[in-house]
Amino acid sequence: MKKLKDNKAINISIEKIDKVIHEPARMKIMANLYFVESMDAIFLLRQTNLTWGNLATHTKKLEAAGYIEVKKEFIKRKPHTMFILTKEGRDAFESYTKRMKHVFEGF
Amino acid sequence: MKKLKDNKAINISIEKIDKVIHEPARMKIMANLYFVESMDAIFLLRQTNLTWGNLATHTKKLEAAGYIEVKKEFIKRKPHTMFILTKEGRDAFESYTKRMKHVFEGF
DNA sequence: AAAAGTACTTTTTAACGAAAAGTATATAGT
DNA sequence: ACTATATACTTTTCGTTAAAAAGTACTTTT
Repeated sequence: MKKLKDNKAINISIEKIDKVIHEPARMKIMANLYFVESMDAIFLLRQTNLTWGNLATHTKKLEAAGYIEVKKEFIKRKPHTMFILTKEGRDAFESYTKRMKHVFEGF
Repeated sequence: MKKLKDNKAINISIEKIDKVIHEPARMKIMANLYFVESMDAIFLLRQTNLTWGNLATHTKKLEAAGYIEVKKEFIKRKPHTMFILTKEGRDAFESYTKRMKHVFEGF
């Protein structure tokens, strides 16, 4: 067992953990968009294994937070939804992962 | 920006993330107990900056999951609560941190 | 003896996530 | 032509949860 003084993680303040990204489903969405920048709903659905209902609500939350932009259009007379990572989203995701990396360094 | 194929985190299955530990308040409790093995309520309260109400409910949840043991006794006529990390708790925390480290490696 | 403090637990409230149900349009079969 | 199935979603429902507030029991202080 490690000694208490070695531990950095204990003093991480939970207030600073972005709960919008912390939820695994949304983390997955954000991680995908972080790498690809924009994706349509079908691709994201396959990547995340979420249900349509969950994808809709989680992306709505990310949109409300200003982390993604949702663009709806018709392609060949069919609805088509595009998710685009915003600058704020990119920044938020980066500070989240940075923080998490730091938290788990101690273990 | 990194390329999609480099990304390992995207394919982490969210189902395997232990939600009991994932909640920041409980993660903090678990992290503390992981290093010190057992603590009383007052010490844990100070370490975590939680309210008494939150500490009580979160520890109850950890107890229900079998991750900690809660021992109540009287010391000098006053109630005294001790939290002890169980073997399951230690194992669960270790696999959680291992998983998280792996997830955030890609970023 | 009353007030204030300690160490909590329980209740309430509001938000959340997951699943189910619903919607609108398109295409395919009969 | 028309019914059925499929696609691409959104909205609603429901159970769970976290956070805050309120409550409890006892003790110490004034």
